[in-house]
Amino acid sequence: MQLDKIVNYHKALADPARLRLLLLLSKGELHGQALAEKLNLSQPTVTHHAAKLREAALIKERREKNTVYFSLNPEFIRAGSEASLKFIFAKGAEELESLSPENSLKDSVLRNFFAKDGRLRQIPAQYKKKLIALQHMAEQLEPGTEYTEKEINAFIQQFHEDYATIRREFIMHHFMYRENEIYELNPPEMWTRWENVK
Amino acid sequence: MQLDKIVNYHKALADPARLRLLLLLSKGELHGQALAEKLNLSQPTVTHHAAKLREAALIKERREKNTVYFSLNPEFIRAGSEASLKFIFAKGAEELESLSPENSLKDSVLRNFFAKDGRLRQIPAQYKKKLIALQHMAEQLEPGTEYTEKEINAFIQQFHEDYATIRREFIMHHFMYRENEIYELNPPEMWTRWENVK
DNA sequence: GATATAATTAGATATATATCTAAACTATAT
DNA sequence: ATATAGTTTAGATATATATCTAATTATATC
Repeated sequence: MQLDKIVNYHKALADPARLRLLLLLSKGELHGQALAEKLNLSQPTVTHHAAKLREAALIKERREKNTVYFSLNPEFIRAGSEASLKFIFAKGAEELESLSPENSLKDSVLRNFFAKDGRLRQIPAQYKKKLIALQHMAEQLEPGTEYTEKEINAFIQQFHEDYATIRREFIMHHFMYRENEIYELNPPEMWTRWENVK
Repeated sequence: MQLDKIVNYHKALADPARLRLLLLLSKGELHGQALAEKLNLSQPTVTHHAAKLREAALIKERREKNTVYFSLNPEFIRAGSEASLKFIFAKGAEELESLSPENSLKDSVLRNFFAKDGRLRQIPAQYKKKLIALQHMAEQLEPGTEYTEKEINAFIQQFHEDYATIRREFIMHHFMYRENEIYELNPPEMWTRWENVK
C-alpha cells in the first residue's frame, strides 16, 4: 500500500542517529566502522540504522573486500519528500478526475494521439497532453515488477520509436524510478498529474 | 536544536493514522469527533495524534463553542520537508562546486548560451547544460519571496521569450514550487543538480 | 446552578524500536 | 587451512508510543 511507503520514509528519517548518519554521508561515502566512530555508536547499531535506511531506499551500499561503503541515494530522499507532500495535499485527485470536465481532454488525447492499434502517433508537445500520453503508457506496466533497460525499451517501442525520450520522461515525471540499471513503476501517487497542470 | 526539530517533523508524519488524518484535512477542516469516526479511532486517540501534529506545527486549531476544528498548516508541512532536505544535503555544496573540474562546463555554458547582456540565446537541448542554464537564472530569484505567475513570467522574459517552457522547467526540476498560483524559490538543496547528471 | 456536549487527561496495555554485548558469518590474506 | 578484519545476526533490555476505557475539564445552554 502506498501509505505504508510514506510512513516508512518518515520513520526512516524520524531518528537523530539516522539523520546524523545521512548528514555524514552527504559529505561522501563512508564505511560502517567509520560511521560507528563518528556517531559514537556500536557497529551493530550502525547496521541496524543502515538497514532501516536501506529499506526506505535512502542509501546505497557498495562492498569492497570486507568493507561496506554507504552513500546517499539522493533521488529517493527527494522523491519521498515529494511523495509525502503530494499525498497530504492530494485533495482526492481521483474523485476530481472522474467527474471533472477535464476528462474530455484525456479522451481527446487518447483518441487523437494514439492509433487504433495502440501506437503513439507522436509525442504531444503540449505539457499536459504529454503527461496524459505518458500516463496512459505507464498504466500498462506491471506494478512491482523490475524491468531491465532492454525490457523498458522494448515495452516503449510497442508505442513509439523514440524509446530514449519516453524512457527519460518516465523518470523525469516520476512514473518510474531507476536504480542500478533496473527500472520499476512508481505508485500513481508519485506521478506528475496532468490534472494538476494549469 | 535543529536536529530535534527535524526528527519531530518526521515522527509526526511517521504514522499511518496521522497521515490519513492530514489527508482528510486536506479536503477541509474537520472537528475531533468527525475525525474519530472517519479514522475509526476513539476521540482520545484523535486528541493524541492532533497533539503530535500540533507540536510539529503541522495543523492549526480553531475553537467554536465546544467544538475544535482542525485544519492543515501547509506552510509548515512544506517547510519541514524542505528543512530536512536542506539538513541532509548540507555538505557545503559551494566548496565542492568551486573546486570541481566540472566547473569548466558551467563556465562554458554561461559563456556560450548567455549573451553579454545576460539574455539566454537559446534553451540548451542537452539535459546537463539545460540544468546549468536554469540554475543560473534561478539564482537570480529572491529566496523566500512569493511571486505571482505574472511576475515569474516577467522575470523569465528578461532572459528568454519562452517563459512558459522555462517556468515549467523550474517546477519540474524543483527550482521552484507552485501552490495556488503562487511561485516560490526552493532551497538549492532541492534543485536537480547538473553535477549529479551522468 | 444544573445539564449537555465536546475535548482532554490519566492510567493501562501492547507493540515497536534503539541500543548494547556476544556470537556467527564473509571475504581476503597468510 | 587458519587467521584477521569487517559486518551481520541473535538475544536482551529499556524506552517510546499507539490505542483503549474511565475520569476530568471546558464551554455553552437552560
